[in-house]
Amino acid sequence: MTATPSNRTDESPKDARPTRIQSENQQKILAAALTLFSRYGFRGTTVDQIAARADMSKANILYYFKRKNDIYVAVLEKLLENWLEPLSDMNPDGDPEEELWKYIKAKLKLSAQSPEASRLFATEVIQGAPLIKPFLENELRDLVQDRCRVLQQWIDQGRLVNAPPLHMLFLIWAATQHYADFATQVDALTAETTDQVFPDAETTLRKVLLSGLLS
Amino acid sequence: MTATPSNRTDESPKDARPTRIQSENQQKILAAALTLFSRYGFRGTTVDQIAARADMSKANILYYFKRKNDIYVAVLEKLLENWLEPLSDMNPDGDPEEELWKYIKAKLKLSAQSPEASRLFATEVIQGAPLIKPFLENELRDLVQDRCRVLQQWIDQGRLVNAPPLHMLFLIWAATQHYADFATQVDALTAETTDQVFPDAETTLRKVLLSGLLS
DNA sequence: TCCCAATTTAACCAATTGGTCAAGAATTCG
DNA sequence: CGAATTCTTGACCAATTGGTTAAATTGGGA
Repeated sequence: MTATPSNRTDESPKDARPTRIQSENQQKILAAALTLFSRYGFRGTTVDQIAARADMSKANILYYFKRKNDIYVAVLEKLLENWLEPLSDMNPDGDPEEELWKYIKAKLKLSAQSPEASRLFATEVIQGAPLIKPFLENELRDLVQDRCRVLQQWIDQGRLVNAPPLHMLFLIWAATQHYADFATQVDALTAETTDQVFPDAETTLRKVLLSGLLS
Repeated sequence: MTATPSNRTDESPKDARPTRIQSENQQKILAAALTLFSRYGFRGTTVDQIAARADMSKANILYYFKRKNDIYVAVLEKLLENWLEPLSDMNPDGDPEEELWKYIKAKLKLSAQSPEASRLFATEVIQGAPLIKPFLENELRDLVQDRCRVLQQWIDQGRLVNAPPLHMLFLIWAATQHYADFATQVDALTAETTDQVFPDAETTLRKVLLSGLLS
């Protein structure tokens, strides 16, 4: 029994600080894996594909991550960090209209800029969140409850329509993530003016969603 | 070269009218497959799993559907029929508020009653719609364009907020399907009162989404 | 009841794929 | 420079899995 924890399925290189090559390669691997996992799912992605896309040998991939599953977990963990961020930014003392609009725009921007991350998250949740359920039930739950109190306060002040705050968040998430998750469908139905999608989306979210929220 | 089309990858039993056993078993297979595909994706589902769930041998499954892919296609085709239905029901001559509300409620009901179908559709689209892209670009596209004209007319009459009709549809789809697709997340964040979810959802959609649409 | 077609399955096969290993190549650092 | 460490990979293995086949069983109509 060694001092280094070797029983868990952790990353391969010893637990010391990562070398230059290590961080570079892990970067490459995670980037390739995000693209592939989001496109083909966990089972639909092979280690060979990741290797090809990261321009390494399969064996080398497995040198940095002992198991395919570890890669998936690492990708997902990295992704979750960004997920919470915009939500925390909402300022309870600010103007509801302004704060909500800032939040909606931030989420929409995330959809536009990190569609792959959004899609991977969606796939994971759709399939029952086998890996991130603890995250949903703890970190996310706590943060959401906190934010719901802010919304409830605005409701009590009559500055927001009187509806369940949690479901207001659902509505905002659904509306914004739709443009990343269902991009294929959006594209199929928009055809001519693809670069007009996000401006139009923003307009709609402001005129319909935001104004709906403000009662 | 026989008279029966045997070059395509079609269902196994001859193309004549299905026998009792045939339709019963195909039914069982498709039901089992829908559950499994929606939960584990195409690659994540094995023919053996489908066989176990349908209570047949693997070889027997492959007797009814020559290839695993054929099962997937069959499940998806069956699913698409229901998809269009509520959209077609919107009556151009009716009251916008009533028509839209009927549509929203129909979609929400679909989410509540066929979450697996919704999730399978979502997964397929998220992964680039490799199989149903033609459907999206043709049947759906035509129908949607038609419906958008109805919405546009209502806008022109000042009975609806002035925003891109297509994106109004996106918003409605996103909001309603969210409850099926992200059920795991919804549950994780609702905890105590699971049976209150859809009533609350309906309230929110009426107060926020519907009223937002009506300007 | 008898016969032919439909149904069912055990046994197999070949391809894919996650993961191992040992040996070679490159880095790092004293 | 030189040796210890890190990095890289070709070759290989075992398990999984989609699909085949041939033979047995069942079902239904004449």
